[in-house]
Amino acid sequence: MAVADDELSRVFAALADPTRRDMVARLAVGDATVGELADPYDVSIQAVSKHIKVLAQAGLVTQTKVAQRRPCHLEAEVFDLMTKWIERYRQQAQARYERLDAVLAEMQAADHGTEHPNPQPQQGAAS
Amino acid sequence: MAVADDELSRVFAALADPTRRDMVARLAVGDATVGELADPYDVSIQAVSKHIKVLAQAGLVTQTKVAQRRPCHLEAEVFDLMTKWIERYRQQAQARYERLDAVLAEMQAADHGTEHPNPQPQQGAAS
DNA sequence: GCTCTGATCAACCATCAGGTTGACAACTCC
DNA sequence: GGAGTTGTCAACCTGATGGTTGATCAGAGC
Repeated sequence: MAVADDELSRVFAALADPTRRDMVARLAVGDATVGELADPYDVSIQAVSKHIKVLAQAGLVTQTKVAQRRPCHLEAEVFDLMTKWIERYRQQAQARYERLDAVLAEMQAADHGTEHPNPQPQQGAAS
Repeated sequence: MAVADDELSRVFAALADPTRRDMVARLAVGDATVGELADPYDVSIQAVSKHIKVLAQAGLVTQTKVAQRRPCHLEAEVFDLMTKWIERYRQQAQARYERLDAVLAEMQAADHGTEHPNPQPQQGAAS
């Protein structure tokens, strides 16, 4: 069913889990090994390893190899991908609200003159 | 298993699905009924209804009641929740990189004087 | 009143996600 | 070389998710 096919989906999905968000918060402070990351949680280290894999596949985390350790490093650039997506639609919505406000104001002004009884609530007509 | 218990989790999870992100994009342009939202996709209207429910539970969308229609409206404020979370850790990571750069520079400068052979790669020590 | 439309609810099915345990690989240290 | 440490892989279980179809509800319009 091609779920989470693109990077954005993987990033959002990765951060949808509170444990993984928590790990990101931990990694923002500094790099950490799998064991260090697993420590605060009472789940198996295998589960944590899986979480890291998810974060890595989302591009949020990279792992290096130091002896038998696998220090994890936060790749903050991927955040930009999300921020851009969010900002795009936030601004679009914002602009629409402003346009709607203008239309409403205009309608109100017009109503004072013409008094037409059935004002169309123009939905989806703002393309 | 308490998956997606807090709002942030619900928002991220909601946007992890490409179809739902698409719907958000559509709603940023203007309000739309369930049928209008369902039109571009070849899934049943019930499936779309479910998607909208997920978006609504995440607080991304509100539905009003106009006759038998249920126009959907994008609530852009919830985006701020995500943006705040992201920015927090992005900046934290950023600051850490800068600090790390400073440390590295310092170490390099020190190496020129002392020439110690095994420089510790201080990880997780930046709390 | 009856029918058509728009949308949701309920039951069901297949897949995915997060967890577990057990095995094993890679590396260090004695 | 053998034991201990660190982490991953594989198989498995369970609950959530996304999809379907059928039934139903709420209004509009004849």
